[in-house]
Amino acid sequence: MKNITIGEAARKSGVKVPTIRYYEGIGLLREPSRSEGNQRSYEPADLNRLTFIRHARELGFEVEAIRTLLSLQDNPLQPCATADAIAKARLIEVEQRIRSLMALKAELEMMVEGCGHGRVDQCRVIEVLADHAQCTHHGH
Amino acid sequence: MKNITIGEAARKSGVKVPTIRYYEGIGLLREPSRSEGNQRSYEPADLNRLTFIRHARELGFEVEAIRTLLSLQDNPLQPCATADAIAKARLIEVEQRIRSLMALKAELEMMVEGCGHGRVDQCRVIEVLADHAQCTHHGH
DNA sequence: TCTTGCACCTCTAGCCACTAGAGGATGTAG
DNA sequence: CTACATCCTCTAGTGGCTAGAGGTGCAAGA
Repeated sequence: MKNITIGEAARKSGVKVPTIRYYEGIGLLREPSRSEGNQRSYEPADLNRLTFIRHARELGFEVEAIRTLLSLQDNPLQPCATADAIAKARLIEVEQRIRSLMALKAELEMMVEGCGHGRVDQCRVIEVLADHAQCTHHGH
Repeated sequence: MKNITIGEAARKSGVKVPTIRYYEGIGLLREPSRSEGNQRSYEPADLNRLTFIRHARELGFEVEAIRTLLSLQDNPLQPCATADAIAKARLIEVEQRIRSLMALKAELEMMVEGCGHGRVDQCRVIEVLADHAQCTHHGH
């Protein structure tokens, strides 16, 4: 067997050791077999699953979404509409977040550029925060 | 006096009632005076402070940063370098976040476009997640 | 064989910024 | 005087981990 320890699994997957145990605890990862000394022993399939999870987390999918995606991966003959819907929903979220952050960026730039490095009572940063009416972005 | 209840303060500031109490608990907002029946009674200055906080939170400043910004606002004769630094740091964070989200967006678009709405075993969404090597964005 | 020292184990508690809910008091309109 | 919204305090929960205490397992060097 080429089973590996949790530390090795962490190194190879890029998921930290306590996080792996956490994923096991919430049922994202199956309980691995144990060595005689009660230490977790992972198979290559577990490593793939961990890498899948890490990648999905990096893409910002929530754990519940990942749970669904993993169960789809386990049943490859099902239609992929659900996976598609999850990815599309995430895409829309990301697009909205980008738009919102662009507005924040514009407002922050205005604050920072307007700051003459004088005293607080003339500071554009504080001023804009105190008086919302001054900000160009009225969406919020 | 034109003091107002917590509910009115919530309506006027856009900060929810429990959140106002939370801000008081962590010391962002001073403890207001109380009515005979022990109910909080806010002055206009408190409302300004609440609005300041809300606006800063919307811009993504952390509570600790807001604490500093508020103390600067309370001491208007100080130099505003600290306020400027906080805003600049937040701007850099926002810019990084935008860049990262753009990369995610590209990857998600690739996944979604590649999905032929067939079965999971041919699904690009699952495939890309399972095999990180397939993704164009190798930064993560 | 012994010891050193790292990696592993379980368990609990903490992080951030709230949010929810229980269980009770107050304030106001009809 | 009653109904009902709003207020009060307190505790616990959210998500996705992370940190630390206190103990065990294991491989390599003396």
